[in-house]
Amino acid sequence: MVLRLSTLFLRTLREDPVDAEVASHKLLVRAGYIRRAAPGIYTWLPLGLRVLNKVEAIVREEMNAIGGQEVHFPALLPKEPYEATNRWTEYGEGIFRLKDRKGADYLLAPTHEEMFTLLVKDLYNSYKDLPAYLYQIQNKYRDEARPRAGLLRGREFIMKDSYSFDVDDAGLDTAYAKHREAYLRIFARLGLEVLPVLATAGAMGGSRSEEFLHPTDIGEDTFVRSAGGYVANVEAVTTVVPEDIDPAGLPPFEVRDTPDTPTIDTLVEAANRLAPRASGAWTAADTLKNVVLAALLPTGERHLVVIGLPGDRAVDLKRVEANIGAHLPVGGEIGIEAASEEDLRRHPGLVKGYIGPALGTERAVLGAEGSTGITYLVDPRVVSGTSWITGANEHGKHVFGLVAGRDFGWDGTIECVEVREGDPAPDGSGPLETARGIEMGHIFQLGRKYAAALDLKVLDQNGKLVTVTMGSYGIGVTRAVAALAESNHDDRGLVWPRNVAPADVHLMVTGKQAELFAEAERIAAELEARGVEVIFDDRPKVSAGVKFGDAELIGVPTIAVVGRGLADGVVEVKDRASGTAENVPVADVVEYLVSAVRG
RNA sequence: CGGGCUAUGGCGCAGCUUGGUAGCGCGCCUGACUGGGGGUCAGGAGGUCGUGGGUUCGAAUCCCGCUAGCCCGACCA
Repeated sequence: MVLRLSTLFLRTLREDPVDAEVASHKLLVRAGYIRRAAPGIYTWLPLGLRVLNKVEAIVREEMNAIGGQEVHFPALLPKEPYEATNRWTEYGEGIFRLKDRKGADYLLAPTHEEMFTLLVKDLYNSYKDLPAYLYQIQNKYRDEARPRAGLLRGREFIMKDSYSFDVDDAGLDTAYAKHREAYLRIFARLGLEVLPVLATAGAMGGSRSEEFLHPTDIGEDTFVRSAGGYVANVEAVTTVVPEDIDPAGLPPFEVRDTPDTPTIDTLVEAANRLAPRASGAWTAADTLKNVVLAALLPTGERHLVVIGLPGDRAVDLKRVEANIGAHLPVGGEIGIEAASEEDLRRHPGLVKGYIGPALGTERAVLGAEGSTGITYLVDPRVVSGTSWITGANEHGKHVFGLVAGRDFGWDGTIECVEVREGDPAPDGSGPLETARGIEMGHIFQLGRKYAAALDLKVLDQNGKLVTVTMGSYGIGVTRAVAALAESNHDDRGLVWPRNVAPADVHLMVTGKQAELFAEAERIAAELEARGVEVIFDDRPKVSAGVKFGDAELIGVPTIAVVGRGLADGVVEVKDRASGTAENVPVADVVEYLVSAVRG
């Protein structure tokens, strides 16, 4: 295959597009791989499509290798399956909805769990049919509130999604392990560094979930790792819980006037001024901050949750959302947001800025008159016997020396605090550092959630109906192209790994003599005959500088230059990544390039 | 949804403060020169200045509304 630049549908840009922020987006547009069609929606040009196809081919091969069978669903779907699992509602504004001429509701699929489940239900009904691994490589549509960074977060994107169907948990474990291995092979072949990190299964249920994160500063996901090898998504990190302390001998609590101290900073300042401590200055870590949140239940109800945590820590709403399910057993997804003024008005016992547990009871009650209908959860660091400065439920007053378990109680503990650099890893492997990454893939054990909701059952060996257990496994294919561009570029342009480059060799002619073009034509034809994919810059009136610039921008791994060296019988062969160049005798150049490509 | 910014030819921008009928660079077309790092010269094509209204003799420019986009945050299998 030879792509001639004289006719290739391509226009490279000298300047960065103004709406692009990250390198991959700028370069993919500048080098003529993609064009923006609408916010978060991109058109693939010939070069981009070639890269995309190569990524897809690798994914396909590895999925087939573990017994995956490719299918293809429509992107345009009726709403009914999504109503059965409640996602027609749960997805909210996140999905593109439309109506047909009769007024029936349709959607552009944001994900296909329902359709896969129904397809298996449609065709299979015996344990003998299982396990089954089905996958597709297909467009997904999500009406993201804020698409960003080009291909990295689009509103239309391509995902490889697969689903495993098994009769029992052991089968699911096997399917999960196979997918995990396949994913590691896929990313290795793509030349994309990924870390499998522990993720929360969250409201999806299921016992196990890992994300494959590609570490990069422009990533949208924060994860933590320790020198000892612990890696986890921040939502999944667990706190190292201190030992309980025997409260015997601790002095009783004491209420003090602390005027104008509605924030932790002002409180710490006042505490050191009004009640200095012999053993050292009070710090924010000595205070117990009570943050009021509102949980949005699937029923539409709004339930208040107060979280007590050390004052030097901040609540991470994502972590709350991921872990709240255990404390509010309502089933379904629970949304979490900061409480509104209206929420506080409905609970006058909660005095803003001075909220604390009801004093002197071990029960989990809050506020001046004691709470009703509020769930009080605390950070795991708040163990029995710890002593705190916290709000006294009266404007301008705080209580000092309030001892957990002795003077106040709580409904439960929750992992909810923002993980900080330097916090200990839960497995004792050292202090955590935070890093950013792009989620390239996510695998999880769905269990029976969808099968139950859609009534997917098969007959087992005993002739009994059993609900099938499922796994779900995704790879962001278009996102992989963006991540590859992001991690493989320099200040001159893209530098594709060999396995995904749009071509094997970028052959160019510099000069105008007919012999140069004739020789380059010969080389191009021979390379084609040997199965090498060639981008051939045969443009007759383009200066050498432009050709070099375009070659480096486009980023094919090997660049061959037929030019002034030809008089000495050599062709220059450059390595795009290292920049090293070598003069190869004309007679050997085809063989040289073939082995470089297959190398 | 909150905060900030922007909207002028295919792309990147100036012009707006102080109203007078649109300009620059890149790209594109023609020709000549040049020919290993985005070269030079000459001549061209291409714009209802996001949109609706208002002020004015006259609006890209001033005023009001709307829409869209970008960035940060919230949100997001």
